[in-house]
Amino acid sequence: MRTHQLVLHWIEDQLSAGNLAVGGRLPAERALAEQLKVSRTSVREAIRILEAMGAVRSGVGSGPDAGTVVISDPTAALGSALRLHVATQHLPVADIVQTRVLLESWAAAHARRGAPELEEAAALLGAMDAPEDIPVGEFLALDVRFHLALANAAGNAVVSAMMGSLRESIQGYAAELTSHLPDWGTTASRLRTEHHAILAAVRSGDGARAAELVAAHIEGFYKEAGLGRDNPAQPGRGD
Amino acid sequence: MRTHQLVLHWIEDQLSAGNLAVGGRLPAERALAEQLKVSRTSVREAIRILEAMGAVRSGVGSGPDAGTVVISDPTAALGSALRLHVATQHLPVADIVQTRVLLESWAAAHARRGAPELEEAAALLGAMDAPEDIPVGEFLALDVRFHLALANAAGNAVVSAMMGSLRESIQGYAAELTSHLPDWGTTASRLRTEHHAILAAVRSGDGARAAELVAAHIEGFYKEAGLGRDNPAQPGRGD
DNA sequence: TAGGTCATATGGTCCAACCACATCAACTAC
DNA sequence: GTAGTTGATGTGGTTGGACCATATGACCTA
Repeated sequence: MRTHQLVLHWIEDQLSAGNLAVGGRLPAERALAEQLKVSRTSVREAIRILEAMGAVRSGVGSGPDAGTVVISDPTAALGSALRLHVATQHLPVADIVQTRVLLESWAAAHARRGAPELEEAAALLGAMDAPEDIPVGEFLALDVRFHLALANAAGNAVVSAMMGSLRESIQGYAAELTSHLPDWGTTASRLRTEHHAILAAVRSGDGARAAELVAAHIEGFYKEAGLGRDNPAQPGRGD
Repeated sequence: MRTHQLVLHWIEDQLSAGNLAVGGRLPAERALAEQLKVSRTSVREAIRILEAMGAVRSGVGSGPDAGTVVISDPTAALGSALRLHVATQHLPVADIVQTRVLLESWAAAHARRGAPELEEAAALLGAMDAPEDIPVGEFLALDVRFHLALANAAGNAVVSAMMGSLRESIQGYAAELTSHLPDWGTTASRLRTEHHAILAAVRSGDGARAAELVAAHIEGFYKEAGLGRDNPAQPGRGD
């Protein structure tokens, strides 16, 4: 067993045993190294891995933001991992989109009608509607938050994390796609209308219709933008 | 920007640009450190992160297995990340199971009838049937492979990777659950029957029925074993 | 020709030192 | 007494160098 894995297991055991919880602090690197009888280098390698997985956050200096504290950001971990494997071209973008459709339509179908996240989603739609000449980047940022809020309304943390990571992993790709659109204004207008229809379906408790609308919404965007035009990925069935 | 992130970005850029592909080799740690004008420590931290994400594999010595070569194992990355966050108790096991049901029933519904993976799945069922007193551990290992083969038959790499990682993240949990079963022999027999029914439905092209059977299969197992008995997670709807 | 031996290159580990940063306590000037 | 300055302390961030374990291949030697 390599040394940094020993440290990794020790920390994971502390988490599982409850000796370490979100918000808690790891011992200082030097102290932990001495405690586990390993070098500080190995401790740091383990911490870096945990950091990449969204399990800890490190800060220099003193005070509340300093030291290595336990957090829990599964989306970050999944997102960077997916992005990396998309870069190796072993995860086709079309498969990412297809999976996103699958997860998001499920979430729309199972969103709880009274979920507070739906209020947030409505507010986001309002922000997207108000100014007519909202910048593209800002529109897309609000769009991301709307879709995440919708997913969160289903109350499944794993689905939410996976959805966010899928979105994150192809964020750069999606941004480039928008530049290929023939007429952004028309597209944005259509997206707005579809958003309202989706939210209305969810709020009326018509899960099946909400799922259909979400699937059509996502697939329509990527189809219009030309998914796979200059990418080895083949368009998926998406259903 | 921290030094190891610089290395990380450099490598990711090489992957995206196609200068580095699966099977290719990274420069030696010392050479890469000199090339990027950073310390070997920082290079190693970056490589460790990539290793944890299933993007590279490192080996000592000389020859084909030595050095740092690019691989692509998204399942490893997602699996360890999920396992870690399950340990922090921010991802309820019930949500994991629910998500697995969601993905796996989709895969069953969309499996291609002529997919070669179905032949593999059939062979695995044969192995599970043959000896009457197959050890529990071996049965479960075959079970894992059967479900993965089924998922692969749908042809979506992302769904396959996520399914595998979900399974992996709660492997320890599932293993413990089996020990809570009142009568393993009866359960195993039922699982066998259900497996055959699932595969038959897929092969006959009845995707909807296959999806239903898979959902009932997974939910039934966890329900029988007592999901959430001594866990903060609440049983999910699973549909 | 067969066998052993050494050079070489790889990653794995450790150590010691230094830097950058943020807080807090002690001190000083007013 | 208060306000500002200064230094001590503890944190992660980075570096260079040293040494080890391993695996291969070239080179000797019997």
